[in-house]
Formats: sequence, C-alpha cells, structure tokens
Amino acid sequence: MKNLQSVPYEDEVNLLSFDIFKKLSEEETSELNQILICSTFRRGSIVYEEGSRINGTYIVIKGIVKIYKTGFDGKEQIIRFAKKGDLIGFRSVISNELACTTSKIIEEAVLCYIPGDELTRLIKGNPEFAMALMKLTCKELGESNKFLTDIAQKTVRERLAEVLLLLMDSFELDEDHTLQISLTREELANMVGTATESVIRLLSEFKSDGLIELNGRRIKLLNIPKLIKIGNVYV
Amino acid sequence: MKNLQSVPYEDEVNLLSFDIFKKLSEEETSELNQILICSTFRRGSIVYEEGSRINGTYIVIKGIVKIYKTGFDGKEQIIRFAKKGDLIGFRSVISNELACTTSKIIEEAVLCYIPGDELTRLIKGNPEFAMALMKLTCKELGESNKFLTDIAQKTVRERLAEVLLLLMDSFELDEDHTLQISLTREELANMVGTATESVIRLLSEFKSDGLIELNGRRIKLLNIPKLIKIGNVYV
DNA sequence: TGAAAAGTATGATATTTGTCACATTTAGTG
DNA sequence: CACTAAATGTGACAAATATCATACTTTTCA
Repeated sequence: MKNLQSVPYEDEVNLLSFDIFKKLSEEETSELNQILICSTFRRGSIVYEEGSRINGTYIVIKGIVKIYKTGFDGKEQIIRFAKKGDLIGFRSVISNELACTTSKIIEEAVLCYIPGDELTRLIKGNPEFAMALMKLTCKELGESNKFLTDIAQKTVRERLAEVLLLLMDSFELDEDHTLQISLTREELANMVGTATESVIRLLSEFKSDGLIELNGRRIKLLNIPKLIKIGNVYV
Repeated sequence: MKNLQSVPYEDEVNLLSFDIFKKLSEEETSELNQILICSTFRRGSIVYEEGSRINGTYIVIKGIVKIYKTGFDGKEQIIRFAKKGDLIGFRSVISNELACTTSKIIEEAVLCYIPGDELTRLIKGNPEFAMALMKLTCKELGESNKFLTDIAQKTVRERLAEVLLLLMDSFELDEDHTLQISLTREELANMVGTATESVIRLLSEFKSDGLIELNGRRIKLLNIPKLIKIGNVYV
C-alpha cells in the first residue's frame, strides 16, 4: 500500500492546448488555472476507486491511466485508457453518482484536478464548452456500444486483433512499428474479456503467423492489413 | 417492406410531462411544440438505420422502440429499449456522426421529431436543459460500461437472469407478475449476447426450476430473489 | 544484488456455448 | 379462415474457451 501518494507538480500547464478547453474564454482559462491542482502520480497509484464519491474531474497532462470496472468475482474489465488531454471521472460528477470505475496509473502521470463546482459553472456559463463536453460523452457512448457488440459477437481471436489495432490508434507505433503502450498479458485479457492464458496462446499464434513480434511486453505490429482482416475491423 | 410508413398524430402532446423537458421555460416549450412533428409508427417500422445521417432526435410519447447495432455478420445486438419519455437518436445528432444504431418499433409507437438545430438551440440557450441532457448521457454511458463488463465476464445463464430483471425494472410487471414487454426468444438472445437456442434452453431450465412461468412470449417472474442470486445482480 | 513476487508459457482437461438438423407450434396476412 | 412464414423446441455434436497444474522467466524492491 505504498505508491498511493501524489506529489505537487509545479510546471506551467497550458489548458488551451487541450481540445476540450479550446472553447474557453481568456478569463475562464485563467480562472481555471488558479483553481487547478496538478500532481504527479506514480505508477500503481489509484486516482479514485469504484464506489467512492468523486467531487471533481481530472485532466490528464501526461502519462497513462487505466480505467476499469471490477466484476462481481473480482476480475477487472478495462473500459479505456486515458492519456494526455483526456478527462477522467467526469461522468460520475455530472450524473451525480458514485464512481462506477477505478482509475489506476499505469505510466507515471501528471493530473490536474478540477472541482465539480467549477466544472458545472463552466458548463452552465459557456454553451460552447457544454456542447464540446456533450460531444465527447456522446462519442464515448458510441464507442462503448460498439465494443459491447464486439464482445457479445466476436470470438476472442477477433477481439484480440481488434484490441491491438485500437491500441495502435490510441497510442501509435514508434518508427519500429512497436506499440507505444506496455501492458501485461493479463491487462490485455482484461480488455479483450477473456482469460490470460487465452491471450498468451493467441499472441504466440499471431507471432508464428508473422503478424506480430513479441519482446516481453513490447508488441511490434508487422502485418496490419491482416490484423484488420482477422479482427473484422471496418472503419 | 411494408409497414415502413408513419401517420401523423394529432393529439395534444404535453412536453412538460417528460422529465427531460422539465427545465424548459414556457416560451421554449411552446416554441418547441410548434416545431414538433408527431407521428404514429406501426410495429416493424424503422425510425432510422445504422449508418444513415440523422438530422434530429425523437421523443417517445408511447410505444416501445428497439435500439440495436448490427454486427459484421448481420447479427443484432440490442443496446436498449426506449419507451415513453425516452429520447432516441440524439447521440448521433450531438456528436455529428452517422447513426451507429438502428431503431425499430416493436410496439406501436408515437414519436415526435425534434430537428437537430432546435435541439442545439435549446442546449445553448438553456444551461439547465444542457445539464439534464448531459446527465442522461452520462447515466447511459455508465449503464453501457456496466453491461459491457457483464457480457465480458458473466455466463450466459447469469446474463439471462440479469436481463429478465432489467426488463422488469424498465417495463414493470403486471398484477400477475408478468413482464410488460413481449420479446421473441431471438430478441432476448440479442440482448444477452448468445444464440437463440441457448435462451430457449435456459428459459425452460428456469421454468422447471420454478423461477419463471412461460406463456408464449409472456414471461411471469415467480422467484425474483433467486433470479437476483443467479444473475449476481447487486444494486 | 538477490530473494520474493509477479508475470509468462504450455499441456491436459473440463465446461460452456454454438451450430446444425429437424419436428412442432404459433403468429401474421391475404 | 386457411396458409405461409416465422418462431419455438430438442437432440446430437463440434468448437471455442476456461480452468488447473506446473515450470520457467522477468521484474520489483528491500
């Protein structure tokens, strides 16, 4: 139970560089800047836990946050990963419900806290901002329904290929075609919705089929068109 | 390809009786009333189809609408049912994407069309309304993520019990403990995310265990606590 | 640095669930 | 009302996936 602390982050944060805040006025931005509390969170830290009350939202300045639900038997289901520019926890603040997910840092992160009151004030005071936030939520809802359908209908093999491609879209590949996010096999399984062993087996299979290359947790995508075909992924 | 037409609906519609419009002012309500186009849709009608552009949203005045996505192999995944007071199609209007679901009438319905422009005007002009709409979306997102986790982790048996309970919450039981919605076994399967035959088998099993009683498509819930236990449903 | 913990890998096996075939019943429609 | 299509029900079987056991490897951190 260590690593749960966060330390203040002193650098300047330029809110306007994040899409979601683009619509804010100068005053709103500077006011928000006054209120923001930014901290560095170490790997493994829990930002908030499912079932707890959240009184504000966080904007991710850097790092990666894993957002997951815990099933009744304790197994994680990863809902999404948040990275630079993403908001986390804001759903529960708006709907005024207890957090329905847990947020855990998987790559050292800087997060800035925005109190719920301030968020509400911005929404009510700035229709353009409200609209942007609503768009964001609606897109997320669309993605969630899409993935729901995939989990319900696709095989594990298809879903694994799809998840690799989703990760590619979110975190890009480096020059070497390697996924820029490092996940354990168990985490991959918790995204795909399957057993860890199944992911391990399928990854080896993809590897021997020349679709990917494995170096510990680093995954290199060698044949993207084939992965698209296997995953039945249509853009 | 019949039944696709809708006929004008002439009765008075009292918008303020719907939660989502409670925050509208008198002028806004009467203006909206001018613009609303209400129609009766027959069973089987398609309101809008996945992939098409939607330029407005519909409020359900009466009846039941099935909202589903079509998987790559043509199989339906039911996302939700909309009933009196629910908005449909509004997600795509806000996010300005093509419809990501199809809406089909499964019980004769009256729907009123609200053009996207009007919806946007209301959101921008009335922060309370914007907030209410956002709450709605956030709740839906929470439910979607919850169900995603269930589909990923629970067995078909658990999910079927859960779905019966969800239907009970949405559509209530009559005095006779019978679910007030009539679905085919295939539709149940398309909610649960399984094969039709599996639903048929499990329903008979529930029946012989004395949990439910079947009369064609009418399902009577006899032992709700046991269904809760089987479905691992925690409120 | 080195021990403990966590993660990865693989085989054997059990379980769940889907698929196919076919009979029967029910519902919708001219 | 009768006829056709759709839906329901059941068995046999196949396929996909989970589970368990165990060995090996890597990471973590005291």
